[in-house]
Amino acid sequence: MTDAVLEKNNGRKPPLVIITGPTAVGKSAASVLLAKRIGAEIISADSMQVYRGMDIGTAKITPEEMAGVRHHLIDVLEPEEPFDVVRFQTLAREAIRQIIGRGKIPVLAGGTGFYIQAVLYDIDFSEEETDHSLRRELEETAARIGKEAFHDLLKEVDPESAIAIPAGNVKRVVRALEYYRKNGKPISAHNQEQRQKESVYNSVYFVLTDEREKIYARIDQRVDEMIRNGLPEEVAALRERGCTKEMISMQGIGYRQILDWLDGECTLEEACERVKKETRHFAKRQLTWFRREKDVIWLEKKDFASPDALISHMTEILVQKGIWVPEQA
RNA sequence: GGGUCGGUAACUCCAGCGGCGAGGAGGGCGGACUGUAAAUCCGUUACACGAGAAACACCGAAGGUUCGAGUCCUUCCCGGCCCA
Repeated sequence: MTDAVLEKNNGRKPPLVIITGPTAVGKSAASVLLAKRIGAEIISADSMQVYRGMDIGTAKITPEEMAGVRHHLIDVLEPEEPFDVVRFQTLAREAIRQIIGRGKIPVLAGGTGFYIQAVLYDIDFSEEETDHSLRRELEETAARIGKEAFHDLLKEVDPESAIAIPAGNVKRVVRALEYYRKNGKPISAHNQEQRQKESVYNSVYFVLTDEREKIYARIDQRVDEMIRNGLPEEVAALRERGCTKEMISMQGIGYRQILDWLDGECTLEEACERVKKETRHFAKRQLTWFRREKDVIWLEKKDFASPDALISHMTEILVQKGIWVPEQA
């Protein structure tokens, strides 16, 4: 896909605008405003908004809010289906190709940093599809022999990863072992290679943020609204149609906790408090992720008097970068 | 006024048989992350002192018992509940 895109751009790197930030800062609104200004289409970089029927809990953008801007990768899967970075990367690449083919600028907007990274750096996840049987087998082994012993298995084949991944993090130990079994080489070496990569795009990486207290206050308020606006009903419907906690979609914050309530494991108030708390933790993890990313442009909400001022500032940067040329009046 | 239960490292809640320079959980803060990422995991959380057979601080406060007290006793202060 890169080749085709390069051709369209006369050999120059294709443009890509990224808008991200912690949950509830106002990414969606900003991305729509920017998209309208520069004639862009939006690709959602969100691991949960891909699922149909999960609208309230994911704070999914509504058709009205899209304001005529075309959005991609929203409502493309059923909640029963698994989803992961590789699938996202494939779909996002295709969307980018199409958008550029239409002569528009792709805007990758959403809060899943890992997904953004996979697209921006065109990370190679190589090999075949997920081998669920191997993964399950490894998970069972871990459960049987214990975290420490399981971690020792990794130490034998990939000592470097064993140092980097704590024994407690079984999920990542599983993946490291899985990689080794499949490819015969340590994942640490592979990651090392991938880390050297340069972005394949002429990109701008915006991180919209705000003061911590404001973000937290907004989260609390938004969760209350979700409950009022029917999140319990939304989750109940998903549960009725057979969704269980084991599904990736049900790992979403708001869904797990309400599911617990529906199963009688806690009160609605407790579930609600946990949703708020875990969303705050999530926001903090997102910020940690973005701080680590190279070449990001931080946009502090308090530095802008209005949404319009923010968008103008962003477009200025796009012009400087040669991503967007304002039309002559 | 009487009774009763409680006041713990300092943001919150709680553990703590007379050997505690006091533990846990939550929250907060920081970090990791390359096929589950809204996942998963790690660290840290009073001030001062300072690595020494050596001390300041230390469980509401003050006394007492004891070789030794967060732990037992007395009084006081504060809070909850019950009775008047």
